[in-house]
Amino acid sequence: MVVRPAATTVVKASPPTMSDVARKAGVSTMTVSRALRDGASIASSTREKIMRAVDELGYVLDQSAGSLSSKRTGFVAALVPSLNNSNFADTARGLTDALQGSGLQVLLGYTDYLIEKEEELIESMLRRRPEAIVVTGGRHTARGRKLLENAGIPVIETWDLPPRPVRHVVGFSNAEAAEALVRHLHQKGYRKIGFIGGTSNRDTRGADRRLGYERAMGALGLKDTRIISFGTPPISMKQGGEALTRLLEQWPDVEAAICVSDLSAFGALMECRRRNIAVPERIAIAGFGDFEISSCSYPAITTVSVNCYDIGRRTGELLLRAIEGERARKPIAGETVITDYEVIARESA
Amino acid sequence: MVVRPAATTVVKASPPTMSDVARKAGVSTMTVSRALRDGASIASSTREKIMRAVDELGYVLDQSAGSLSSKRTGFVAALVPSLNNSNFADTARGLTDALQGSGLQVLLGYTDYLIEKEEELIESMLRRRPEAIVVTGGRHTARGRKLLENAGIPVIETWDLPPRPVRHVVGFSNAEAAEALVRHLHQKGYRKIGFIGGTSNRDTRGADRRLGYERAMGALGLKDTRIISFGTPPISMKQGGEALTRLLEQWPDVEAAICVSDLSAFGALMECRRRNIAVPERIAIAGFGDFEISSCSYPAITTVSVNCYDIGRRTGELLLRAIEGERARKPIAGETVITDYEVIARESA
DNA sequence: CGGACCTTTGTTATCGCTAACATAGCAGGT
DNA sequence: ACCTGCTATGTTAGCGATAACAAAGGTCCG
Repeated sequence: MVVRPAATTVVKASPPTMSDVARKAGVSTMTVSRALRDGASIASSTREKIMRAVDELGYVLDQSAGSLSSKRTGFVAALVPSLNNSNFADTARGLTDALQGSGLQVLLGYTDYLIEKEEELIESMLRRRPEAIVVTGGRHTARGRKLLENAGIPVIETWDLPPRPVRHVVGFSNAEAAEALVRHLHQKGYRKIGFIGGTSNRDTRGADRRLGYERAMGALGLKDTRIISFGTPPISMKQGGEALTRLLEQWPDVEAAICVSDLSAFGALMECRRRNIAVPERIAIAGFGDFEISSCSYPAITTVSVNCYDIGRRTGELLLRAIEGERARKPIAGETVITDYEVIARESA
Repeated sequence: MVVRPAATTVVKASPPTMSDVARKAGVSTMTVSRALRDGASIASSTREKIMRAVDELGYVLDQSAGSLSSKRTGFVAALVPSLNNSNFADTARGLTDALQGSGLQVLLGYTDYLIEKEEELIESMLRRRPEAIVVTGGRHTARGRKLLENAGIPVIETWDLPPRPVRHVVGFSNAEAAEALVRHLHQKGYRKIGFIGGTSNRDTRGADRRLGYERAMGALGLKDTRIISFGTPPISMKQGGEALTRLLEQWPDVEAAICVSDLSAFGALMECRRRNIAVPERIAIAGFGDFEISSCSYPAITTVSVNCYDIGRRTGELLLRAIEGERARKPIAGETVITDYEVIARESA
């Protein structure tokens, strides 16, 4: 066994801790802790001394230790169906932006449009003790819902207007938005309007849009609905193209197609170009979501803009207030923020 | 002061802890801890008893406390330039998928293509004590690089082949991939080939692709390079369209345009359709990244497929081995995994 | 010049869990 | 009956930070 001289630098395997910094700077750990946060009362000379020690040691604060003690993890959990080619990436971005500078960090999870996977994720997220949790949609498994209700933290459901919200909501009615789109087409003179969407109800928002389509058609006295269900949600561009082919085969008289998303609308549009079907003369095409592709494609695609980024941003703002309320032990009341949507008429319909 | 009867249920403000479960099940906290992990030796009758107590109390394990004690946070930090409309969303997805079932969770951060923001994020991520960190690209600020080097955890740089890697690498040479694309166009008979990209070097991979374009042109004896730099990276569809207009104005004789990404290529293509410029007869267009849009648009866009998802998946696999190595105190040697790319010839070039 | 009051720093006691070791109980071989 | 070796559980001591309180030293005022 080697005898080590007392006050000498010893090789440390593990990264430096706050005590190491404190010893080096000749202060207590509490003073180091204060120096590393702002707002604490500390002499500037002491702070400088500590910062020097921090730099020399390459010390990095260990938040997991800090949050155990302070009971603030600085996490916010957010569950989205997917981030690939989807509106939710914009929402996640808006949420992240809104939380900039608040010291909160977003923990993202993908549910793949499955509420069973959502349930699993809710549980694993709660183990991280987030200070709030954001979910997409208002449909959950029974146990998922219970977990949310008992989590003891603010819960925000987004992208929908659930009939019985867990607590807070930031969203809009997908059904109403689809209705508005149907009315727009009707106003433009289209009567034989079809709908293209995925096969299952896995994508709740897609199902709501189809519902809105059916409702609006009924309200306008157009009782012949023409619905093509094709592909597992989220329905891709390519699937949108195939669905259009089927729509035309099944109802050759169809005058317009509403697609569950802009991506499938784009696929449908390209299929038309490929087959030399004039859009909107022979068939009009409309999408949903106002993806960049819709404004940029030729012809540009008529769609419903839903302010994805804004949903995220406003979720973040609500969440900050809600967390503030929890911290001050004055929980805020459940709020429902309804975001705008807007039919954007372009060349395709 | 109210005297509370001893063994009676008392209203608890804070969520139940492991001790509460232990008391209820009549065991020690250690036994509860073991019951909640798999692989530990525990009698099934005891486990059931504990699980019942867990359910009744609605107990959720507190991982932040656990990781302080076990020194395993179960986090992996991943920094990507952006997730919106980008290849990186696929990479993030591949990474997440590869980590499924390993108990590791991805902590995502957006750098906005800025190495200064990356530096900031590296620091805030390290505070969470991730078990590994994944970054995009090989260019970092001096301090960012130092933080990575001293982090004491596996570091993986992706999407590039840095000349002097920090440790592990999973990527490909963007320059070479662009060269391959130039050669493809050359082989098809195109000689007056232009390049469309963003203005700054902010997007390192974009800059590399331009470099590859220049190198390949030189090697083929085509010394007249035609480069349009327009828009802050990442360059959008719309900007791709505008850039194409400029390209045609500045060099009316241009025969083909290579775009820094498929998104700008698509914008360029749509601009052509809008202006009735035949693609590829009058001008050929090629992109980069093999986004879904390229295979689906009409005409379909010639591009370089770079296996984005695979980069993420293989990063995840390497990372699991690296973390295993750290845990067993046998760090693995630095590895460089070179992923494939492939020129995909379609209709536009 | 003494006390009120502020600023700056230190002390102590957790936070909720798990590693490491200790121990009890039991089976099986001799 | 004794020892070996296993499984199932408990005990003790932290992990690295922060909350809450305590205390030291200075300023200011009547």
